[in-house]
Amino acid sequence: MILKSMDKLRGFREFYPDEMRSRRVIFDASRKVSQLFGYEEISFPSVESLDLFRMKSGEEIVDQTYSFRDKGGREITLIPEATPSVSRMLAERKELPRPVRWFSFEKYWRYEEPQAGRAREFYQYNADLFGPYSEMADAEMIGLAGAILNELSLKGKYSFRVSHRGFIEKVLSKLGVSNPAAVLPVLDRYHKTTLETTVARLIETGVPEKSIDQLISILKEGSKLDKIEDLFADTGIDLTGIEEIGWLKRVGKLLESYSMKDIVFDASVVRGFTYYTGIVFEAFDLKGENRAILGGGRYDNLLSVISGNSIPAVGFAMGDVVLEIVMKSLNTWPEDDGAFTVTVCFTSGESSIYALDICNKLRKRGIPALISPETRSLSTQLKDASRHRSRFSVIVGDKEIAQKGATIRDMADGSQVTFPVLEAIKFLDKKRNITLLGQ
RNA sequence: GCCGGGGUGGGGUAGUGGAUAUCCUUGGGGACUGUGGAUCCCCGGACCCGGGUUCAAUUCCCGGACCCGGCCCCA
Repeated sequence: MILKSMDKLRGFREFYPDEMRSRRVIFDASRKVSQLFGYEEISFPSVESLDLFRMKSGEEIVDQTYSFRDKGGREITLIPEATPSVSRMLAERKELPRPVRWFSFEKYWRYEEPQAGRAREFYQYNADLFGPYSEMADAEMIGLAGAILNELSLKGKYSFRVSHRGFIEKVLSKLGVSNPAAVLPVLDRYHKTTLETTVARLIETGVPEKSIDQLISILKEGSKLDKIEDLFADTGIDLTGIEEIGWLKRVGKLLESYSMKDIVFDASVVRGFTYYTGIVFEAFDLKGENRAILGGGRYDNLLSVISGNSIPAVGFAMGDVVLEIVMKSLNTWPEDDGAFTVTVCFTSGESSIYALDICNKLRKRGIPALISPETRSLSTQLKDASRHRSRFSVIVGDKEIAQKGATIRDMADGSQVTFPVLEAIKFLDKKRNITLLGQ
């Protein structure tokens, strides 16, 4: 019985070796693709001054962070997201040649009620591109996100939904809204609430009644990114002077080169962060059963808030919690059997040194090798080898010592061959390489 | 912060207002002193916590924490 005080905290997870192996596959896939795109990995503190997050959000965020006072009375918090930290890192190194391409895979914390797709501590992949203010940059970021999902065996199983903060705000202005920022959260909730509620809240937030139908029809339909004008044509909303529409169409065009064709314009994609200024995007599983797998956008003003130095930026983040749910539901969550290992078994206390010597030779050769730390029956050692899923066992005893050899047992079929020690090691090395290539 | 549901060994379960709490599995050991996965044997391990009702609570009632899901919020 475990003491109550030893229970892990609510909303926190722990990962045993098999679970950690699966997660490692996710990390590695993300790293691999990031590097293909020229992104370099960074890391930063897990604890920061609460002010770093107040700067861009507001006081209500305090309730949603793991924040507290340290022994010096400072208000600090476990970081809930990457962007402020990454932005500061960039601001601190003004000499860095741009564009700067960075990614990270860190832990984050949010003090919320745990539920499906949400934990209080989670891993989140984050990528940012600093410097360029261009459609190419936006497309690269979405393209990178898509390439990572593809690498995770999700190709054809997700959809991207895109919107644009500046665009939406201008459209809202055309519709007679005086404070577009107040309307954004209502758009965000469109798919999660009833039409009546949405209409009521739109009126509440200052959308003129005569414009409600136009706005709803845009929210309802959505469109392919290149057909976005058609969507508005039916509504009678005049798009002249809104240059962002060209931007969105060009991003859509560029994404074709990334083999991403069916990008959807969706006015309900808002993203909660207030710092987004341009394009915003999210990726969902095709059934739309889950929260967004990833999300991001352009934030051109955040750097000037932090450093006083204006640098355009676009980025996105992908948490491991929703990703795991989506991948498991699509049977693409990696379930491997672990690494190739060899267990060295010995038949007596006298042969243990001989066995240990072989074990260490294997390790020097780069072959993961285990040996029983206790003198136990061969039967038990083989049982352990089997349970630890060793692909081969090496068995040594008086017979092998006499001929300076080692017996190799294939754990899959029980076949055995005795080689001279060096030959045995070479044999296992070859088998290991075949296994590695087979993966 | 709010709402709904849930709880018996590590996992899965049976059962009960009263006696040594059932079974499977997992774990440890052995039968098997040079051969794993089978079989058999032995061992370890549980009624979430607190209060109430009662002669007696794992069982009924209340509260709390926790787990699952939803709301709020979502950075």
